[in-house]
Amino acid sequence: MSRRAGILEFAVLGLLRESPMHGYELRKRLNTSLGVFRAFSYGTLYPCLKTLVARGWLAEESAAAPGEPATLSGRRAKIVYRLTADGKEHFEELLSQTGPDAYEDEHFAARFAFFGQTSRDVRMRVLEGRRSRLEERLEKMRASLSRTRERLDDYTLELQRHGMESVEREVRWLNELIESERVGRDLRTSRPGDAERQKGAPGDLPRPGSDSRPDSPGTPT
Amino acid sequence: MSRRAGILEFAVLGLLRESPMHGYELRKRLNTSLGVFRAFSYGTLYPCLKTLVARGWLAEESAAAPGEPATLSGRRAKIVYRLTADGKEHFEELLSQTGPDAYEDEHFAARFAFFGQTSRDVRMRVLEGRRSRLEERLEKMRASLSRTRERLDDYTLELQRHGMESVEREVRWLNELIESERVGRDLRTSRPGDAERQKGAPGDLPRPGSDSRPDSPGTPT
DNA sequence: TCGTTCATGTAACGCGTTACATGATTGC
DNA sequence: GCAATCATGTAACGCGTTACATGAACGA
Repeated sequence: MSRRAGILEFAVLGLLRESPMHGYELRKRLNTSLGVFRAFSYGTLYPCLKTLVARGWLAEESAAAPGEPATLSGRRAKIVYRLTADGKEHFEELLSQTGPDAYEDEHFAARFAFFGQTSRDVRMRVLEGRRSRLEERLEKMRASLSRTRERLDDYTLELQRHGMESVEREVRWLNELIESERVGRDLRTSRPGDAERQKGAPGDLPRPGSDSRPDSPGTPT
Repeated sequence: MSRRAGILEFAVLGLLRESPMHGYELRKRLNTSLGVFRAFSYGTLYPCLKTLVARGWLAEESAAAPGEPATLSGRRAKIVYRLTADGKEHFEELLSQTGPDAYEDEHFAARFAFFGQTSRDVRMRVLEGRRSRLEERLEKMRASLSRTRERLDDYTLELQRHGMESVEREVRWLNELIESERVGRDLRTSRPGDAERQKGAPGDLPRPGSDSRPDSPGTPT
């Protein structure tokens, strides 16, 4: 139990849950669409896929011409990975876990990216956990800053100030998200066949945005 | 020549240049004062110190009672590390290097933390290099966003938007810093005895609205 | 046909952590 | 005298990268 998930494993399961894919495409999704926040190389991804297959969470399927088992002929076929029932169950379990790990920078970003498939109470717990994690951080920074204030040069100080402001900014962002969740907007979108929810409802994303400008993706934290 | 510095090595040399220290204290400085942006464990630090000694950049000195070589008796003494002349020279060389590595998240933060001992032209190059690195990043984010806009759910989109805003804020921060450097304020302070600079001057430290990463950032692409 | 992108993998290595093991010093 | 913190280290492992190796599909 609680198998020490790992961001890659988590993200792979999450992406494959949406639709089967082969490794190459998976990596692109990981690094662009989803993971502006994280880059993985093939040397990491492929071995990972293998172990997930070995554990029964993924199944490999050849994408060769129909009727061609592909493994039989000399041709090397694309391998399409699909989430098994076990894999789905496992991912669901991972989604529901809210241990302290989930509040770390990159882990949090990965969790957030799959909020569309996460229940509201778990979302709340993750957001609040993240927030208190950051608040602890701020505490420590403030303490350390007042302890050492006079001994640091201006550049070091500026660096610390800047870092602290970043954290504060993320806290404000979380506050808004938490408030949105609390108010009631449940915007688990994406799952195909879920599109019927009327879209004119007052209160889409906290960012009235989505439309603000045709350019705004980014890196978390 | 260009020995693949490594953040830890760099920071250790930089801190020891200010004053000799033993490992334990060094680690604290690394993780609090200096490194809100990075935490190192002893398992990393001590072996590193050894290799730096082996290369002749650091010298070990026992802090035992005077007259007591400490290594001779059974007592285990504190080991105080001091930068050698070679080490100083080496650090100076590292400081002056402005290769592409220096613009990566954590590497950049480490460089910035030692700006107090860096010449103005190098500071400029590092700041500008960092900025263009971030601008490339923004380019990619925008491209990827407009390519995939319709296929992402709101949470993923929000994550990207937030990340991008963070990068944009850091760019603004850098703009202000660069402008300050250009205008001429040379604020390599710190070393005691520099406190007299009047503080009302129009244009002290830029108080930019900023953002960046205090630690464990998303290191994309 | 030739270069680019798609596609899959492996081996060696880098950098760092955790957990463990040990002992000295300080303050109550 | 006992706990907390200071202080130093090692071994095993985790997680990821780079560089290498291979080959198919596609478009100009």
